[in-house]
Amino acid sequence: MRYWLMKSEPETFSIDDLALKPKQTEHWDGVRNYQARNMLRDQMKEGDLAFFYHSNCKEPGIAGIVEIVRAGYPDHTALNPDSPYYDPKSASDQPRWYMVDVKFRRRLNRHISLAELKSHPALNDFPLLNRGNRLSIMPVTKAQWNHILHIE
DNA sequence: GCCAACGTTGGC
DNA sequence: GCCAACGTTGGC
Repeated sequence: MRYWLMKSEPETFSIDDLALKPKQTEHWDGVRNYQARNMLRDQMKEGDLAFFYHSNCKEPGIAGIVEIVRAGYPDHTALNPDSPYYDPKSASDQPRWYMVDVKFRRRLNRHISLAELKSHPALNDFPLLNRGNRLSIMPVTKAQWNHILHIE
C-alpha cells in the first residue's frame, strides 16, 4: 500500500464535508493535471491512505486522514457540460481524466499547518514543500507519513 | 488582492 | 518543435 497527500480547498470541499457524506465517502473529482491524473489512474489503490490537505485558505495544512476505497476510474464530471470540471476534449470511450473514491478515516488531533511542516528538516523532501509545487495529488513516503503522525 | 511559479495553448 | 501569451494555483 502507498501513502498520499490530497489537496482540497476547504471552501469547496473540506474534511468536515467529507465526514458528513453518506458512508463518509465521496469521489475525488476535478483533477485536471496529467501528472496527478497518472497517479489517480495507475497508482492509487484500495486501502491506500492519504492526508487530507486544506489549501488556499487561512491556515493551509493537514486536516485529516482518508482511505482510498475505490481505485482510479473515469471522472464523469469531465463529460458533463454543466460541471465546472467539464472538458470538451474528453470522451466516454477514451476517458482523459480519472478519480478515486475516498472515505473519511479521522481528523488529526490537531491541524498541522504548512508553516509547521516546513520547520521539520525530516520533511525537506516532502513534495508539498518544494517551491512552486502545484500538484494536487502527491506521494508521501512511509517515513514522512510516520513523521507527521509522530508530531501530531 | 498580489504575484511567483508553473502548465497549457496555439501560432509559426 | 519552439516559445510567447495566457490561465491557474496557492501562499502570503
